[in-house]
Amino acid sequence: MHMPRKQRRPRSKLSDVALRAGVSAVTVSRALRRPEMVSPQLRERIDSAIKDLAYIPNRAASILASSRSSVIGVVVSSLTNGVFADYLRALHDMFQPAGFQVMVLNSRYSPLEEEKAIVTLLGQRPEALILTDVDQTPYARELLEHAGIPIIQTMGLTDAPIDINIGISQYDAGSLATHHLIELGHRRIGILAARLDSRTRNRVAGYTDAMKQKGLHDEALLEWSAVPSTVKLGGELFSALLSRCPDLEAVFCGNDDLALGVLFECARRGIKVPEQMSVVGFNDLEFAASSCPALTSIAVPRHEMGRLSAEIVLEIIRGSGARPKTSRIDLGFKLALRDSTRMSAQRGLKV
Amino acid sequence: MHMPRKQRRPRSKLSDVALRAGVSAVTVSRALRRPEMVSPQLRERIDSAIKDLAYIPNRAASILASSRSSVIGVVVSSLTNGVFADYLRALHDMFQPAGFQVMVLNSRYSPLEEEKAIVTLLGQRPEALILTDVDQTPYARELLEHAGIPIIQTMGLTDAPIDINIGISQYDAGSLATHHLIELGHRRIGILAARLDSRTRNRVAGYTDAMKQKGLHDEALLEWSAVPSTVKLGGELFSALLSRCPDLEAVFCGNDDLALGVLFECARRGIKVPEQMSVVGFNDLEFAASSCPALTSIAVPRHEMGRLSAEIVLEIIRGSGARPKTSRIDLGFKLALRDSTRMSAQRGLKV
DNA sequence: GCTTCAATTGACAGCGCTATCATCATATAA
DNA sequence: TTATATGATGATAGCGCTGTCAATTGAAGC
Repeated sequence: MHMPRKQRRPRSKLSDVALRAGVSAVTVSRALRRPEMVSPQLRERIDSAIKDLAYIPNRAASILASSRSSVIGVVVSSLTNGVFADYLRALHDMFQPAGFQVMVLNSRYSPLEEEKAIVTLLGQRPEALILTDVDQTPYARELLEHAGIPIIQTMGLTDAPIDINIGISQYDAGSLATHHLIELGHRRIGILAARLDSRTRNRVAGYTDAMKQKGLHDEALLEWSAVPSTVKLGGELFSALLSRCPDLEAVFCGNDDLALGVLFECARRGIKVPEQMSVVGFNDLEFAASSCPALTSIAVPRHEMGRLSAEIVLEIIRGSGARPKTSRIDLGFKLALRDSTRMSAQRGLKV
Repeated sequence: MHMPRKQRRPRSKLSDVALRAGVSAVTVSRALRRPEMVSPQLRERIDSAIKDLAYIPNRAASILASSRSSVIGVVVSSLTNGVFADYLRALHDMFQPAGFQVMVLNSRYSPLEEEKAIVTLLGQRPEALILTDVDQTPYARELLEHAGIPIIQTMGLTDAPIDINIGISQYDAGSLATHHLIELGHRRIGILAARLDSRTRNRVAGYTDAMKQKGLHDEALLEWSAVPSTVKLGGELFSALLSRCPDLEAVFCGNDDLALGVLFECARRGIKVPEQMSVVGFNDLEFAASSCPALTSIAVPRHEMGRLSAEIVLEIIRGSGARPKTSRIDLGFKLALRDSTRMSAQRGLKV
């Protein structure tokens, strides 16, 4: 037998509503799921019984009985990062109206926490799973392959997607940012990175290869930290880099928060941006366009990424498994050219 | 009968694992929930069967059978706002280790969306519900009162908490910020606000009353917008305010994002902060301390708020309903005094 | 009048798991 | 040796809901 847990009053259930409305439980269920199948007057009676009893259906029972959860599981690497907030908004905007509930867990950039999150989400029997990363643990990968639901890996690109991969080449983006600075005539171009997750590593690799290609590579120009990225950290990393490389002409920042920290640190030190220092951010967050000077950044189509992820998932779930032709979709990115970068011609920073 | 939905392979269940391990289903369940009650060798056999079958327990079935979900429902007003991100982090840090799963829904500052979110969460039969607001719709309030679980309302304070209320007086905070500026000798003190939700309204009320009290009130000094707050909006509101009140000496911003926009707009216009313009933010987000100039702001104990919310919830759930003496806890706030505000003595801004 | 059909409503089983109690070994005490 | 305690495992009965199909009703068709 089941021992009811101490509670003021046991929550009312379907049969309670049915009793009060003078119908059978099935009819109440139907009035809730497909109202058009129940006569109007009955529907009304049932609705008022529901209100009277403050009835709320038990999701667990419903999921168990119907084996459909209407849950879309999402694992994001961070909740603090503006990129993910925007991406999540796009997902919500697509899934909510379609009757799906988006369930978000945070992996904090840790593959192990991601694995735990995946297990938790799979336990909910979601209709689809969306991951904001492409590098899963082997066990997570195996679980996902057996899950029998659409799996979307986003943000980055991978050659071996589990199911569907929608993203951009972080490597190419890092490369583009670096080439932009090189083309401006800069030679001593530093890079700032926080928390070397796979995406950041790829950006750094793009930078490194671009520098090597032009014979400009110097290990001293890389400054990074294991700590999560903050505006404060941006200033600190920049200071450290500058004291090691006083001839620094430009910095490529792993994200816009770090870049903002650099802008402030420059202001504090009286270093003029872009006259004495070019600064490039990454992600093109909202503030990048309205900072002073406005920040040159890599614009990532995170909204489109979210929209497309949702669209594809919905198509697979509803349409009888009509999958996109390619399982790897490259959405590309743009350089948002603003005032924080400039030709090195008229420069004159000497420590 | 139940028609299994098309799926590559039906997900394996408890009985499959039991079969493979040569034990009964109950034993497998036990090995999962209370491993110490199962002999080591059996546990091992079961574990390997679980791995082999990539078995993941069905949460819905578990919740239904045990009537405990281990879910803590949280409704936040925004995911983009740094305050909530920090608050959520504190909640996660407390609940995760205790074996609870935090489920977050976003109300986007809309009471109606909040109501929907509350219904959705109550459907999960959560162990507790945490709301980052104090003004619920009447229907939501009724549902919550009948829910029979701990309900925490946070961020703001209310005289009629549903259950437990942990927050700060937004009114007093607005008042403090304003008095700070008045004490610095400023008389033409503007206020910028985005999206007048209940919290912001209270802050504005605190400002208004403080100004009236000193005979400084002027409606022209309030600039607001219904649009969500962004850095860009901060600059725009400031510009609008300045063109209406060219004699403006100081601004109190509804939050730090707006304040950041003001700092940038000032830089763009060559207005020196704090020499020609004092700026106060709200929330004391991470960047406030490292901006240039560093931003004076109202420091809200959002981490402590999260920690305490979780602590109280856990105590009620575990300890047999030992509720705190008071149902309304005022955590207070501080003025984080930095470089963006200064005595008006040496001022000299003339348009 | 009687069949035929659609529109409503109801009966029943079962989704996958866990709480409870019974059962069965094994160890300890008498 | 037998009684008793202890620990490990199994049998059973639901948790609250929905899929299926049967039953009922009234209207339409012959």
